[in-house]
Amino acid sequence: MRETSHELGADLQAAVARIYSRFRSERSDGELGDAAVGVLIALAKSGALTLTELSERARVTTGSMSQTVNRLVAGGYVERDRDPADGRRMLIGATPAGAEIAAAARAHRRSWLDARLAELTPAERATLAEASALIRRIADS
Amino acid sequence: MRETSHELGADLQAAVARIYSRFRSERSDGELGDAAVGVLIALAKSGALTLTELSERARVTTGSMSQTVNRLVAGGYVERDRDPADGRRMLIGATPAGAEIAAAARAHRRSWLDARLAELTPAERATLAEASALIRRIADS
DNA sequence: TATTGTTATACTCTATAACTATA
DNA sequence: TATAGTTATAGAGTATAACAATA
Repeated sequence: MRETSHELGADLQAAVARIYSRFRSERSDGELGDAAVGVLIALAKSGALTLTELSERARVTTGSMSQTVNRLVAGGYVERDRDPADGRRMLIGATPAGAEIAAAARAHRRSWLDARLAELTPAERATLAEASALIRRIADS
Repeated sequence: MRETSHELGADLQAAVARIYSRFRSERSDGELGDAAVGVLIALAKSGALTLTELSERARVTTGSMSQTVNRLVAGGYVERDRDPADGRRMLIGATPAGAEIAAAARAHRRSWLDARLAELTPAERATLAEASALIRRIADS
């Protein structure tokens, strides 16, 4: 198949939208939503981050992120601390409860997907691994 | 590379989340949101659909879809007509204005992605084409 | 002045539950 | 009774604009 579809953009977008919708419907009905769990996962990976850093990673405005952090603080999942080196900055860090939620959410979110991937052939999994890297590259370009 | 990453599930999910977030930030700020445009695109592909069909395709409840259709009706983008064959069913169809929005939204949503895909090698595009089909299969399984 | 962050307001999207109408 | 759809209510997520504090 040397000739790839001229509809690749449409196909890829449709596939992404479809599986993303599936992720949403498969997710556990915990007390926290997508954006809030995304913050906890970012903090688990990188340690404490400023509000601006969090908003850039999620590609939302600082106003939006500040409100997501408000919800997390209210639930006791993160703490805000003023940066001693720059009084304008707030460092947002996960509490033990928040770190626990992040680990559990990552495991649960992937259980459905991992089961599906196990049904594929090794070659198919290799294709998806290469595609994941390509998609990341495109998304971050 | 016979050994694919044991983190494939995490990698794939992260890649999908990342590009989906990018789609969102690249989308035009039209008057209609994602769900509403999704309905118009479904109607453009399939013609008039019932509320239940629309809600199943979007994987949302009929209550949610009814409200999305309300917004589309208010804007003049779709019409509700009672199914003559079954008085319980409503057939939702796009108006000319709705069909126009669907076509424009599809083209615009893809313009950023198509530009990125054009920068890839043919082999990379082939990988993404195969991966798209695999992702669709997983999402619909 | 520029940067960082917060809040008020408003909108989209979604779910649940109670409801009506038709089969 | 079962199916199809609507509405009321509530909550997450987001954006914009106005604002305060710090650099």
